[in-house]
Amino acid sequence: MTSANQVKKTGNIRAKSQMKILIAARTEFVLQGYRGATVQSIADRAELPKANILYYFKNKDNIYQAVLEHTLEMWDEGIGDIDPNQGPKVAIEKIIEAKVRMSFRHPEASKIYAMEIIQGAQHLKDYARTYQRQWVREKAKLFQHWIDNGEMANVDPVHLIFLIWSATQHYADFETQILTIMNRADFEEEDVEKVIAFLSDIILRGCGLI
Amino acid sequence: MTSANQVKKTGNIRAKSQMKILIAARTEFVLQGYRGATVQSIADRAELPKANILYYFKNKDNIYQAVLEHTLEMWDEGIGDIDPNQGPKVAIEKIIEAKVRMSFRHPEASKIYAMEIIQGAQHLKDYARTYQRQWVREKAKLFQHWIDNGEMANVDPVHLIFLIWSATQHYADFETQILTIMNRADFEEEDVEKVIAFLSDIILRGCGLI
DNA sequence: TAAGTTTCTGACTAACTGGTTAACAATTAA
DNA sequence: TTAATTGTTAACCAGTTAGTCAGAAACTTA
Repeated sequence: MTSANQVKKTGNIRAKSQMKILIAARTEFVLQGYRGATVQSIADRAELPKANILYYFKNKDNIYQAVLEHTLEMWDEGIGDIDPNQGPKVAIEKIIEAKVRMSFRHPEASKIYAMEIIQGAQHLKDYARTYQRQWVREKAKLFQHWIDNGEMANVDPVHLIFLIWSATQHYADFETQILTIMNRADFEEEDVEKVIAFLSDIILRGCGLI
Repeated sequence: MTSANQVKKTGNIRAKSQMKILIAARTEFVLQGYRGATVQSIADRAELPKANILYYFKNKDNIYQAVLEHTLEMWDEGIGDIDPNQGPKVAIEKIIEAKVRMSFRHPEASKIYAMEIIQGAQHLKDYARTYQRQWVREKAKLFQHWIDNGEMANVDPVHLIFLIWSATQHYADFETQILTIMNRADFEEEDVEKVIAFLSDIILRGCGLI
């Protein structure tokens, strides 16, 4: 009975192994899909025997569930929140910057999330229905307030959020395509800054904020 | 020896069965992924015995390949081309409209394409490297020309194309999420028009064209 | 040290999967 | 009609996969 708040040596080895497995599993799930990622392939990538994987997670579905949760936690932490007092320009800039940095730093997190949604979001219907819908409503309300105050152009706030999400996540999810088209092997730090500048520029101007 | 340009009754039954299989397969591949979609599940959806599926396509990989090709053909037809003489405003409007309509009409096509790219585009590396890179270069050149002529704001043309792609495809790939957030069961015709208007408006203004 | 607990692992199995085959049915062509 | 081609299908098989299990090893605690 290793409860969550007990921190013992045994707890550490458990947590460490689980994290190692989660990271290996995430990569496998992204590369091969849920069914294509076998427990054996996850084990190989984590450099552990297969039976060990199933000692820490009772089955494959459990691993996937844990990977998803781990991804969502990371996501929420990375985005932070908006200060209503800072006005629309800074708010949009901050969201764009945070999301672009996340996309370039953790493309796999974005990818596994994207695949889950594309396939119908069977494992996180609740997440979208409760937490995410709430988040969008709050932010949309804020934008609407700024619009009513004449602080930005009259654009649909919900679709504006979709636009920011799609444009920023694109660099993670479609990195293969983007790199190929740009004839590059990898992204560099200056690409990140360029994308932030580009998207901020065009979206802010699109919202009448420049 | 049923050659492609021969149109016989036997050719018709073949083409009909193959199309039925392709449509069933596309849905299965989207819902379950490549590995998760079994030949049996495709057969069930197509309402044909499994052996019949493997009579028309010699193996599973072949089916997937055919689904991808069918998708890309549809895509290319749907986008059409830009007339360089029409100026940046009409050009961007037309691309946005075409892509948004495609996304709402054929979300599965967009989804299967997205999944393929996310997973590393193993089956269409060549497509991106040749055809798509060419397309982007051509269009980027056109935009750059308009920028140099002072006909639109100085935004990076390649990233502009990425922005348009991501923003429009988002409505197909993430339809589940979007519907949930908007608390809707399905999209309606007026949603399509609203998205076209929204994206045109914000992106055109972002490009200094309004 | 001894007992108890956690970690580790090879070997096994039941279920499933892609693909084959062989026989049969329907259609077409001569 | 007859022969050939095309379409249809059940039954089968070899390989793979998730998950089990029993026992060994390592570590913790008293």
